[in-house]
Amino acid sequence: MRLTMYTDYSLRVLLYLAGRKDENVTITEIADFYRISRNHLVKVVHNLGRDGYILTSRGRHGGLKLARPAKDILVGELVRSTEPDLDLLECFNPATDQCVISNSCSLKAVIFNAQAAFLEVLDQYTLADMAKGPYKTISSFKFIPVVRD
Amino acid sequence: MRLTMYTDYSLRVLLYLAGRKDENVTITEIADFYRISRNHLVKVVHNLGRDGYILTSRGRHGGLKLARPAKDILVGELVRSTEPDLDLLECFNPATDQCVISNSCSLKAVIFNAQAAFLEVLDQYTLADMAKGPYKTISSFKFIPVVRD
DNA sequence: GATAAACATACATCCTGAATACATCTTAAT
DNA sequence: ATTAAGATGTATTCAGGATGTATGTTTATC
Repeated sequence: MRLTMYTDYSLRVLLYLAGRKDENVTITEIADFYRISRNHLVKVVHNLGRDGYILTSRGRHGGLKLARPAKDILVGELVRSTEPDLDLLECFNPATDQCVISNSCSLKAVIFNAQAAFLEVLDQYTLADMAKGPYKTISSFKFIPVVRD
Repeated sequence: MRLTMYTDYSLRVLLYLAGRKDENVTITEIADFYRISRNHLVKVVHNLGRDGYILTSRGRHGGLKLARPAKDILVGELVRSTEPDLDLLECFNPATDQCVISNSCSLKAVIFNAQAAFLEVLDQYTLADMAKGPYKTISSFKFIPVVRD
């Protein structure tokens, strides 16, 4: 259970841009700052542009900037759009599901509910929140009721 | 973001055993029932035994049974012990973390909090709950506050 | 309009780890 | 002894993520 580096790098790029309001920043600068593969970042940036998170401009003095205010970008939203596969179990995807009990199995609903909880926590935070600085405390969590038939 | 088949199969094995109280069930029977690789199940079963979830007995009339009552086994507990890697981001593991901003980054705390939410939802359900039959409704979710410095 | 600096895009390759298979043990009932 | 079970270690396959390379295309500037 892990997120891909695509998602990790996507978040870092947006975080970096959020700290440089409206400036054009180059891929090279970001790659140098984080000391990560520029080649990999190129693709990350490409996808962020395609998905409407950033504006890219070519040519001299080109680069990247946020397409939307940082306070309007939810972390959960980004994770949903960058993670290539959110199917925690094979039965999540009807096209590939081969489990013989998936019709009568509670597991799908429960794991799905847990995933929804995961994403909804992420939806409570915006990019602007992230850019402000580190959080200190991890709160405890409450029960989420699920109704039986 | 996905769980391994190890975890999926582990849950299915326990689910199967929960439906056959105290009987000895063979690996072959379970593999045939789910139509999955017996070879793979062998290892799943081995780990479940090592981790104290099931009792195994060799020889004729050998097989598996639950080591504890189904109502005492939490889904979250099992997922924690079967998933080989719960490091959603590279910075979760200090030994491998190479992120240059991990000290001052909010992301770790937020994603960690989301993961805690995920696991805590799973901890609300026991194997016995799962064995009863399918759940119907997925409820909505509530905000989890995180405190800033 | 030439040049340089940027992103766009298509492939190609490497590498890890999950999934699976196989072979050989050990144990226990008959 | 024989047989039916799990125990265990090793090997192989395979998908997909991570990364690299090469060549476009665009745009500011001189």
